[in-house]
Amino acid sequence: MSDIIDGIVAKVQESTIFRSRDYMRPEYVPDELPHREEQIKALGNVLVHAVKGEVPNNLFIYGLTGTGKTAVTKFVLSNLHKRAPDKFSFAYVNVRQTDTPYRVMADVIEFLGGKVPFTGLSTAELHRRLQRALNDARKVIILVLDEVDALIKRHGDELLYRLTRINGELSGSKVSIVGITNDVTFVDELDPRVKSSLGEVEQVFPPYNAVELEDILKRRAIVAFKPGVVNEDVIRLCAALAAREHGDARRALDLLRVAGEIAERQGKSIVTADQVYEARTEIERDRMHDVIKTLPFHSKLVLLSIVDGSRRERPLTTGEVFEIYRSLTRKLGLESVTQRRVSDILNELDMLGVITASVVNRGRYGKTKEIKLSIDRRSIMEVLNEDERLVSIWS
DNA sequence: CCTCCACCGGAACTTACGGAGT
DNA sequence: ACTCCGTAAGTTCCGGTGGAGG
Repeated sequence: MSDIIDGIVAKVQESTIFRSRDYMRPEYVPDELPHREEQIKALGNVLVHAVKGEVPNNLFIYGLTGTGKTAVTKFVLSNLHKRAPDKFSFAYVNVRQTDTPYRVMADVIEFLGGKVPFTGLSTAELHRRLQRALNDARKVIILVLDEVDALIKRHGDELLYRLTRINGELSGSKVSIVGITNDVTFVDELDPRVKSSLGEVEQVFPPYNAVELEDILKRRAIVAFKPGVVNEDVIRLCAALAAREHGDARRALDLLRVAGEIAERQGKSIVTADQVYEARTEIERDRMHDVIKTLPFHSKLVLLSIVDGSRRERPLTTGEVFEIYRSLTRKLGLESVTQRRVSDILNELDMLGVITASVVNRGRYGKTKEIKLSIDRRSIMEVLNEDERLVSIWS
């Protein structure tokens, strides 16, 4: 039995493709960040003050996804921290994953070594504990809030406002905030007081161009892949594909890594353009698979309704989707949600890229959404069939 | 030019739940 | 034992709206 495992382990160890796959993973922060020298310098200039135990200005960082915002911030902070570990510390919170004020505060407290229940406390109580934890740290604390826009959109800027003012309530420590966002327009929605205090210094991260992406990939490929496995053309292709999507470096790295994995599975010894193209579709397919699989039950039902209804070539309307959805729930003997809710679910599915919904005015025939699937019907059904609650419909 | 359809979408409220504090 | 809290999902209520057809 264990010889099967032995075989698998051996296969991994004698990979013909990768020297060390870790260098290609998105969380990996390299020792050098090419083409971001200017940004490193700018962030460094602002944040150095922490090394002397002074509070740096609050900082605001804009840039599209995969332009190195997170990597540069972490890079600068951890390097500064190495120089003066006792003068300051920093907490990094990704606000997309922990997208409520409660969780954000909880995360920061945990970062400072405190313990806090998953739920149950009032936000006021949590705020008090946060203050205490910060105060007890007795140093400068830099708070990195990655993707703050997600928090503000859902819960307003109250937390941000309180955080920017928290220094007034602390005696032992000083806090400075680094806000990162990839939505440039969101700043306008902020309370002017928050805006002015958070935006003491601003830094823009422009997208990488194809040449820069190519250089980044090349440097990574050298350490991640075995010699001769990827050639320049393959790298150039990955760079070009990613450059087309607003110069997203993470995307470029993913493409190359997955292409490598595909080549490995196919038992090839080199990566070619074919694998890069396959990687592109595989990445998209995996993303969709996860998205659909983790959908709430009624969202799945709505999606199923759309799949069913889109059999006739002609975009569906909200009302039609709702009708089909109703008949499905009746067949299953379940309660159905309201049309209002279905309307929201449709918006959610649109955001996730599963469908395209556009509002149309049909004059006398009202205003509605026209709904179309944006991905293949079969692949949706494959995922939906994994949910056993839906099985009884096919009869 | 006005009407009125078939929804859109904001906002406040409800319910069930897991958990804390006292 | 009892009260209070935040979250997630959903409901109720309701004002808004672009343009085809009269």
